[in-house]
Amino acid sequence: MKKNKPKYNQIIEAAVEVIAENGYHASQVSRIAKKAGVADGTIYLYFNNKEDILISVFEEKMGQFIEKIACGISKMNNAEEKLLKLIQMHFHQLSEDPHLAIVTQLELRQSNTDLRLKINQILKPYLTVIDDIIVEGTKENIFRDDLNVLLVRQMIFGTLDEIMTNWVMKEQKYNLAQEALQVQSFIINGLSVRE
Amino acid sequence: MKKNKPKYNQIIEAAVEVIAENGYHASQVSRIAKKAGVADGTIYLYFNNKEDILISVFEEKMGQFIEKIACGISKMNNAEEKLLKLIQMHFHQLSEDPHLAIVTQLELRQSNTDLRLKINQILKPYLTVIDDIIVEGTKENIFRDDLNVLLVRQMIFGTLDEIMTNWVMKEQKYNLAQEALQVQSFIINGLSVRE
Amino acid sequence: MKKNKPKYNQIIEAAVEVIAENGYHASQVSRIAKKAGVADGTIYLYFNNKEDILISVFEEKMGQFIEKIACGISKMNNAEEKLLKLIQMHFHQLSEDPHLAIVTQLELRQSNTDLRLKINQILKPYLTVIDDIIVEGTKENIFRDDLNVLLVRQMIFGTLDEIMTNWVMKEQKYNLAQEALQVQSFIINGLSVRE
Amino acid sequence: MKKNKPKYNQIIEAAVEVIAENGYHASQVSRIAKKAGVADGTIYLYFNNKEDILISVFEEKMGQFIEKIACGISKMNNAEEKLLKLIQMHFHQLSEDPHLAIVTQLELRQSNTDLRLKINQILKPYLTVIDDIIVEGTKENIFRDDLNVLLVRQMIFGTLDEIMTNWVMKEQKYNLAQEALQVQSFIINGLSVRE
DNA sequence: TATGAATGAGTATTCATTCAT
DNA sequence: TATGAATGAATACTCATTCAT
Repeated sequence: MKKNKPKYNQIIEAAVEVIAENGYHASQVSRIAKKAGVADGTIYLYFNNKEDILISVFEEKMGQFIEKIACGISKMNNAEEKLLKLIQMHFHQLSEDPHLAIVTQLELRQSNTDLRLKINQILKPYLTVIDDIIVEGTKENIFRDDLNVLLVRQMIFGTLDEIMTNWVMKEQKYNLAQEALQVQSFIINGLSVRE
Repeated sequence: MKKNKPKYNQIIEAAVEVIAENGYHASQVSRIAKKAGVADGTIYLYFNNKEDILISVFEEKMGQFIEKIACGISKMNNAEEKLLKLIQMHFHQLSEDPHLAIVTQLELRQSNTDLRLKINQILKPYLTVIDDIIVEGTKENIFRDDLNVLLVRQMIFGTLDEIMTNWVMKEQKYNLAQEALQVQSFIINGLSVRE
Repeated sequence: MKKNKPKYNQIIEAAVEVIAENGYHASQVSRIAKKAGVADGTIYLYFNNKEDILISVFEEKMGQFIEKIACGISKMNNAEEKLLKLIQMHFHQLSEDPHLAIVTQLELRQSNTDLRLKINQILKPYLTVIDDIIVEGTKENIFRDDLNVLLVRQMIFGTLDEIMTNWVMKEQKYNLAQEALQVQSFIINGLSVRE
Repeated sequence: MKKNKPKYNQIIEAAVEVIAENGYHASQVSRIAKKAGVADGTIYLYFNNKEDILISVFEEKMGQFIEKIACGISKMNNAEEKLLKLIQMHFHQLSEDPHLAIVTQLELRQSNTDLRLKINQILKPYLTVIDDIIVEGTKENIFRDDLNVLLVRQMIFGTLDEIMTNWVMKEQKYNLAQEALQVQSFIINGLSVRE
C-alpha cells in the first residue's frame, strides 16, 4: 500500500502547507515537491496528477476528521448530545489546524466541478454520520418524525460549513468553540421563543 | 452611465452563459466576446480585465436578486412571514435562472481569495436583509432575544446556500419550491419535538 | 498644402513631446492625439500611419535644423570656419531643444530598418552640407586632396552623432558648447602632436 | 556554469540568425526556439525573458569581440599601431560575421532606453581599450597631451560605429578592410594638410 | 525508485487603424 | 473635416507532465 511509504505523506503534508500559504492557483507541483524534499517527477510516482494530490489531501485529512468525530460521538448517549459533540469537534479540529481549515474552506473550492464531485464522495461518510444522528433523534422522539433527512442534513452541514468559512475568512480571529452551544441550540430549537 | 449601454449588458449576459456552460476556467474572454457578438477588444472598453467581468456579473445579478427579495419582503407583516418569503424567493429566483445558479453556486467560487472578498462585499446587502429579519423577529417577540445576530445570519445563509448548491449539483432535478416551508420551519422551530 | 494647416503642426509638436517623455514604444497614437487636442481618427486625416508621423516629425525638424546650419555656414569664410560653425550649431540646436534631442538620438532609432532608410533620405541634405565643406576645404588647400569624401563625411557625422547621443544619455548634464572647438580641432588636426 | 551547456549556445546562435534575418520586432521567442531546435519553454530555462536573450547575445559576442581586439593590440608596439590594429580588427570581425553586424549595428538599437543602458555597460570594456590607447599615445608623446580622453574616445568610437552602420546599410557591398588605414590617418592626422 | 531537464499547449490584453455619423 | 467607438491580429511566458538516465 503506497500510503505507508514515507514520501507519500511528506507530499501530502507539503501540499497542505503550500496550498494554505500560497493559495490553490499559486501552488505549483514543483513547489510542493520542493517543500516535500523530493524531485518533481517523484510526485508522479505517488499521484496521477495535480488534481489527484488535492483529492488525496482531502481524503487523508477528512478520513481522520470523520473517524475522530465518529469515535467521539459514539460515546454520547443521545442525538442531542451527539449533535453537540459533532459541532464541537467539527469546530475544534479545524480550529486546531488552520492550514487545513484554509485548504478545505477556501482553496479546495477553487477546483472545477468534476473535482467537487469527487470531494463530495469523500465527504459522504461525514454526511452519513449526520444522517444517523437525525434518524436516531427521531427514533428517540427528541426530533420530530416528519423530518426530510436529506434536507435537514444539508441544512446542518451548510450551517456548520458557513460558520467555518466565515471564521477562516475573518482570519481566525475569534474563538469558535464558544459558539458550538448556540449552534446546537439553533439547530434543535430554531429561532422561535419557546413556550 | 456605462450600464445603460447595450454592449455592457450583452457582455454580462454572454458571460453568464459562457461560464455556466463551460465552467470558470474554460471561459476565455474571446469566447465571451464571441457569444456577446462583439470583438475581443470591445470587452476592454467596458471592463478592466477578466476578473472585472466576473465581479460585474455578480454585482449586476445580485443587485437585482437582492432588490427583488427586499421588495417582496417589505409586503410581509412579520419576521416569520418575511423569512418564508426570503427563502421562497431565494429558491425561486435561482431556480428560474439555472445558468445564474450554476455561476453563483459553483463557478464563481473557483476564484481566488481576493475575488471572493469582493464578492462578499457585494453580498453584504443580502446579509443585511437577513440581519434585519432576525432583529425584527426579536422585537416582535417571535424570535428569542438572546440571539447572536451575526452567527444566526451565518447559519441561515449557510443553510440556504448549501441547499442551493446541492440542487445545482444534482442537476436541478427536483423542485426546490416545495422545500421552502420545511426550511422555514427548521430555522424557526429547529429539529426538536414541540411540546 | 496640408502642412499649413494648424492641426498638422499641433500633431507634430505633440508627437515630439509624447515620444520624448514616454519613449517610442509607449507613445500610442491615442496619446499623441490627446496631447494634440484632436480625436484619434483625425490623426489619419493628416498622416498615413504611425510611422508616417515619425518620419514627418524628423522631416519637419531636420528641415529647420539643416536650413539654419546651411544659413549659418554661408556667412563663414573658409572650410575651417564653416566646420566649426556646423559643429557649434549642431550642438547648439539640439541642446536648446532637449525633447527633440531625445527623439532624434534615442527614440527614432528604435524603428525598423525600413524607417531608418527613410530617415537617411531626410538626412541627406545635411550630409551634403558636410560633403561640401570637405570639398571646399580641399579646394582651399586647407584639407588634404587625397580625402575619400564619403568616408570622411561618415567619420565627421559619426563623431558628432556619438557625442550628441552620449550627451543625451548622460541626461544633458554638461555643457556641449564648450566642446565644439576641441571637436573641430580633432577633425582638422587629429590626435597627433603637430611639429 | 550555464554557458558551457550546449543549449545555451544553440539559443544564442539561433537568436543572432533570427534577429538578423527578420529584424528585432519580428523575432518571436518561438521562432528563436524553433531555429535553436528546442521547445519554447526551454528558452526560459536559460534566459529570464526575451530581453535577456538579447542582452546575452550582445554580452557573449561582444565579449569575444573585445577579447580578440585586446589580444591583437597587445602585440603592437605603440599607440599608432595599436589604433590601426583596433580599427582593422573592428572592421574585420564584423565584416566576417554579417549576421552579427546586422544585429549590433541595426537591430539591437531598436531597443528601449533601459536595454540600451545595459548594452552600454557591456560595451564599457571596449571603450576602456580605446581610452588606454589614447592615454598611451599621449605618454609616448605621439598624441597631444591636451586631449580630453572621454571626448576623444566618443569621437573615435562614433567614427568607427558610423562607418560600420553605413557598411551594413549599404548591404555590405564594399570592402571595409581597405579603409582602415584612411580611418587611422584621419584620427591621427585629421583633415589638414601637413606642413 | 528517484531524478530534473525538457516539453509545448494555452490566453489575456494592447493598440494601430477604420468607418458610420 | 472631425469624431471616437469598435475592431481583431498578434505574442511572451507558465507550469503540469514526461522520460532518459
